[in-house]
Amino acid sequence: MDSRQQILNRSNELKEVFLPHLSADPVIFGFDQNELKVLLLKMNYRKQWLLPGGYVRKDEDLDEAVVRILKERAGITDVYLEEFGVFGKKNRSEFYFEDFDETLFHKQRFVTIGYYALYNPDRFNLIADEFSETCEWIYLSKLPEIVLAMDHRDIIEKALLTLREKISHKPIGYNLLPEKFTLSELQKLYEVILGKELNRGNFYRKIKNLGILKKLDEQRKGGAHKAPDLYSFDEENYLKALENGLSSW
Amino acid sequence: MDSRQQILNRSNELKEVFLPHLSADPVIFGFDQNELKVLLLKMNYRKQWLLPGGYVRKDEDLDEAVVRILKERAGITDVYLEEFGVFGKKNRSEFYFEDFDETLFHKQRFVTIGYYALYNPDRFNLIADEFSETCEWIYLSKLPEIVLAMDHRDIIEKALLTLREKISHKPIGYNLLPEKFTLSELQKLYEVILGKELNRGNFYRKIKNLGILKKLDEQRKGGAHKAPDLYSFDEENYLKALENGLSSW
DNA sequence: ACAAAAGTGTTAATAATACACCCATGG
DNA sequence: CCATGGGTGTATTATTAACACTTTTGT
Repeated sequence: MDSRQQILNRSNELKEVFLPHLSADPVIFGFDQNELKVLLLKMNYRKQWLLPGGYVRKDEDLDEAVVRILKERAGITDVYLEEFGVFGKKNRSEFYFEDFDETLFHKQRFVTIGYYALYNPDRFNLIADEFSETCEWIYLSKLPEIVLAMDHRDIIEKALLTLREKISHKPIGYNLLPEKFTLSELQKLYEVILGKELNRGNFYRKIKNLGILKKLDEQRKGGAHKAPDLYSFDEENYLKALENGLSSW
Repeated sequence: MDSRQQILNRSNELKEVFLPHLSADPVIFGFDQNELKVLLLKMNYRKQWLLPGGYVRKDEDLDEAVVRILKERAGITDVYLEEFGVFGKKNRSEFYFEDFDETLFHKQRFVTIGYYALYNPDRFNLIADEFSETCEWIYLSKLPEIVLAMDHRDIIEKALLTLREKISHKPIGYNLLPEKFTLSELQKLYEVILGKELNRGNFYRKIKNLGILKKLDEQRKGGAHKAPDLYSFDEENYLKALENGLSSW
């Protein structure tokens, strides 16, 4: 079955189950190789990259929809999610399905709600769903090279801006780093998100004083130099810090 | 024509013109009597208070819709507007139109986009539209006494929280104060939004150093005491400060 | 005269920033 | 030995906060 036929078949089913005109697009950030990356799908149809978005069932809350979409399209669960913007230009998806007729579910006008999510890529294997050719992490530095569908580039940019503002007030990292990590990995994450270098000594003291880290009895072996200590987040204090907010960075 | 019949008549017209399932609700803040207030309508139907929300035309951007809604329902134009949240619980409006049948446009499930707006109440006369009995500014302190429809109380609360966070990073007041105002009026506004008292001397220096005020060659006459100087915002610097953000308050 | 307003000085506490040094250790 | 990491000291600068005093001026 070609991708065009596949989409046509799905359309009527979608009309039954989902609200028209409304979609949700999660921007899922990961951290790897000292760089931020975003989870994107390449649809069979059109070969453009897309956020792993989806629609809202008539019988579910919007919140529930995003969680479900994330699970269905990327196999992701238990993730920190936050709404960061609404994208409602009337022609934002005008051209994408232009070679279908107006009755296609997908071709409606959609207002989409943007959510950002932080996720540690180590924790799952990427499996593209039936409509997608691949599901891949794309480094932010590679984004300019790929073709993103509709306004998804704008959505990603706004998500990144929101993430940057967020990290100045709330701790981040719980979902972006592996369970065990070193201090310099954490620092790199902050530097990459904030887009500037931080002083190591000051970072060390500040993060320590937050009390959100637990020092483990292990080191990361195998490097060329002294084995760095491993840390993990102290869940309880981390959540407390999320509520109260931090001083600025 | 009673209010029930009025709603029924409107329903089919609405289905033609507007997107289903999607609405926008502006929370319009005003400042008066040293207190914040919110613009609300009391619908003829049901006599509950509502935000002056509306629907999104099939042929307009979401942004345009909010501007139009504000104008149609409250006669407000040229206002600072910002999206602050999406409210999408599946049953959020379940009971409001319960004595109509399912074909009524209004009775659909709606996901609503919340916007907050700041507006100087001096600048217009309130005129309730044809569906509303009254259109009034309600002081925040009076909110607990009135009956708000659906989840509109939650929406207002979230708007207020967002406003409070915003004022710590961006200047506010341009649209909330009359064109000419005194420093103590501005300070009162900040105090009311932040919910705490500020030191006068420090406030004076800080606001001066921001350079967003122009001191006018006038005083406010007529008070019982020394006539306070009048200020207005320096539009250019005000906008600059909006972009760059401030230090915290 | 009084009370509100404008403007300034001062100080203490705290936070942010930048550097520099020490030690430890794996290879 | 040396590069990296861990840990600490310290000086500088800004920012916030609290308070107090002066001067101005409308009624």
